[in-house]
Amino acid sequence: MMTNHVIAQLFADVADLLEIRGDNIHRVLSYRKAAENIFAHTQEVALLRAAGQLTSIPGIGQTLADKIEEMLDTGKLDFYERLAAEIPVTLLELLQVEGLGPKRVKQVYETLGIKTLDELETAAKAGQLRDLPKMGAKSEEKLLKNIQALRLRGADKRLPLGEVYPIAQQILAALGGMAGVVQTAVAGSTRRWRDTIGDLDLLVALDAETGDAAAVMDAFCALPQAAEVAAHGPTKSRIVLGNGLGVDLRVLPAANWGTLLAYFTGSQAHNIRLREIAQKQGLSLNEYAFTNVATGDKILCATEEEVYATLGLPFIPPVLREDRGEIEAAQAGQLPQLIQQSDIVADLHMHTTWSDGKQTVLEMAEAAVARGLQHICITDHSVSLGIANGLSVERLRQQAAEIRAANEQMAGRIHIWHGTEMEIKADGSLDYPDEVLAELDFVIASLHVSLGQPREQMMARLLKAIENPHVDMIAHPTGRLLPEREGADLDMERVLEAAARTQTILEINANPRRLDLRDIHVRRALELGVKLAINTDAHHVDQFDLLPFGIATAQRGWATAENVVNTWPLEKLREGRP
DNA sequence: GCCGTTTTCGGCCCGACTGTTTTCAGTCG
Repeated sequence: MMTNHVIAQLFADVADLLEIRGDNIHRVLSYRKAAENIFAHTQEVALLRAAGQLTSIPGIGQTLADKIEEMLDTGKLDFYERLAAEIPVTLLELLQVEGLGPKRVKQVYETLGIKTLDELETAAKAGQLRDLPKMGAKSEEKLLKNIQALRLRGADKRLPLGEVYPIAQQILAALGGMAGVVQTAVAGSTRRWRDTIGDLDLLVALDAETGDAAAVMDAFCALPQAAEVAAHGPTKSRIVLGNGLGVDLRVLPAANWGTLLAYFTGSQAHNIRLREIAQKQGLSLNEYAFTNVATGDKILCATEEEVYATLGLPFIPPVLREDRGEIEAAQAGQLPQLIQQSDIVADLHMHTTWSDGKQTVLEMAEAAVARGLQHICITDHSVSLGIANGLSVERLRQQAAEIRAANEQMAGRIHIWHGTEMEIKADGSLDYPDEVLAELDFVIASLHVSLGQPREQMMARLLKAIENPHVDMIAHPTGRLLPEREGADLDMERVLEAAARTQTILEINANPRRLDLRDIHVRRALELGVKLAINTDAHHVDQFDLLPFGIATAQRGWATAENVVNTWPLEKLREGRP
């Protein structure tokens, strides 16, 4: 199946093979950039091909468009096959070793005939690498250690955002209290609220008089969380935590804060675009300042707003900085009015002690009031999900009575809807009959079991639920669990089309283990006119506070308040119910 | 290999740190 994912991976492998071969670096980067853009593209390229629009994807010219067509038609790429015949593809796994790049891989292959990780490890242990040019005993030892780390943790393992965020706060708190530190911030993909994080980037701004960069660096490298110090310099250091997370710290004077923050928030692709714009104005841009190329004059920016203003752009929120059209939108004055947490008045997916939640209906309602919500929907699991104490029809009707009573008690403070999170069973049937669903205020259908079925079987299950007139919303559509479970193999374009046609709401589940729909599917859903919900799926009152992860995911998909039903007041949602 | 209000050729973002060197290549972000 030639999905975007498969095509992108093939182009990425071609880029690596070309780089090992020593091809022109810009040709290499073209393949790599194309891979990234295809991976992030909201539509399947197979559809674009049918419309003759492959070259509308940034970074895809005629040559790569032809190669994509070849892959779609034949299921393979002749260029890749020929490269693979020339260079062992097992060399690609060597690139996964930290500190081992294309030049060194080429070198050990050509001089020692090393093709695999095992052979590299054996050679390192035998002391065969230290005599190579620009190598020594120290590099050999480091390489050996990094090979073992790779075996232990696997390649480029990314951690869920929800796991990284508290770590960032903890480290910043430790550094923020030091003398001469005027500002700290998390940057990188964490600040852009990506769903998973490779490395954590942290920044510290120093007072020009009292700041002591060396002291901050020493403190950072001496943190108890640091399992290893990978680099320790005057402005930049890197530690590795026990869980394998790399943490980079940059320290600069406060006068450079704007350019520093912009630079390390990225994304890299967004930064390159900013630099190109600067160049056209006769400026160069780095993390320290703008420099007038002609005169050498510096323009310092203490805030990011000044950075964008210097480029003639409005401020672009970090969540949009992926080079996915935000620069063009900013230039045209058409950045979206992104949804904010303050727009949210409802949460439509949560559990109570009736199934696998930890609190009662009233406790959930009180916690929702405390967070400013105007209405909530109780959606406990349905009967077939025995492990979660799913409700029989009889218990569901008992729960209806309890919610009626709770509404009387909470009158004027919050409204409580009665709903369900109903299983879409493995055989494709729904867990409650239509006449029971008709008794409820709001019906969620969900996939939890048999997520590994073949695509057509999964699609049949999901489409049947979407087509059911009683089903209002599909929760966490793919069922993925970060970082380990991929989620069901779905044809998202068909899912989104069906949801748009039937006006079935699709959920952005705010739990950082899910963030499902993910950002690019949110974007495509909006293009197709699908209504979205952002829900916490809270099983405990504390989990209401996971909402910011869902908001950020919606923002990354360019969602505005109107796109999200949780911003709708009670009456509008009642009327808007399909 | 892509791309263009310096447009079909000749560019292509910029800097820190390490380990090996005696001025820099390789890697990374």
